[in-house]
Amino acid sequence: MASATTPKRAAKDADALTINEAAETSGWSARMLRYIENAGLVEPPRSPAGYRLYGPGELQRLRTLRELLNSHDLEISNVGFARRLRKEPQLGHAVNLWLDQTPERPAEVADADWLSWEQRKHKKLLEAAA
Amino acid sequence: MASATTPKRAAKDADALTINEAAETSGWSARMLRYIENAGLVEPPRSPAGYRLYGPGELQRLRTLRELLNSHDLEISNVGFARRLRKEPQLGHAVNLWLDQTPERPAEVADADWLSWEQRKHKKLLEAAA
DNA sequence: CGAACCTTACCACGAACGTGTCAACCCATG
DNA sequence: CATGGGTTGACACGTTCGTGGTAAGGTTCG
Repeated sequence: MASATTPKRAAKDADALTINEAAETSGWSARMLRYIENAGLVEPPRSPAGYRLYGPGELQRLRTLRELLNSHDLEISNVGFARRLRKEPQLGHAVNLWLDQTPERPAEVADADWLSWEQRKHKKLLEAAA
Repeated sequence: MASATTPKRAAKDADALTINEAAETSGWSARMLRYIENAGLVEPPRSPAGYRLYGPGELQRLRTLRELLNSHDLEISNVGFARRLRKEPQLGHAVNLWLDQTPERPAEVADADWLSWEQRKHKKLLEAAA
């Protein structure tokens, strides 16, 4: 009763697609899926033989990634960098400090207390580190 | 008693250097200073004739920018992007949401409570926006 | 006025990014 | 075991980034 309807790849991981299937349903090319993977953005688990297994979570992230990129004007490497900023707190911290040092050109300050918030973060961090 | 010791550019803005002078004292080439400017990282005011005027503040930021870049492994465009993340809260927010959606690979979680902190930020933001 | 310096606008050029494609080799399954 | 698909690695190609250079034209000032 194990092998029946599904021709390829029987009930192995239930809803896990291989790279080409994931490519079709996500809109990215297989090539891009591999590229996105080594950019660290979507890293699917592997089957024992080394096949990439895209589950619902991965597929979701692939779709939202696409939206994210073309709704704002981003590139994959940008998201990769944003990720790096989060994984390396010291980096994010250093960058934010430098940016704080730059007098904001009196443009339209949208969300008033955002900046001051970010800045308080540094103070806290410094005190904690000292 | 106005014109005396200083040969070029008399006591105009006191301590404001022209681009080549700034280049020498900052270590960047004049070309790069222009590049950095239209990357939005250091934008010196202009004389009425359109000459860039680098004051102590700009010079400081140019030096620290250099340190920032080669201490961590950054490029100018990266800092430019970080800047964009701050100036466009909606963008920064969208990116952070997407990253939150990515299950952090159980690597070495350095500063334990950093991530959770960043995530609380979103919650607060969402609640505030709702 | 003329020399020295600034400005913008290009051309160049190697490195990296975003993609495609092809080769060589491993897996799964009828 | 043969065929279809997966895997990595490499070549290719158009773009953008980081730099340098050079040309054409304003400024400053001796």
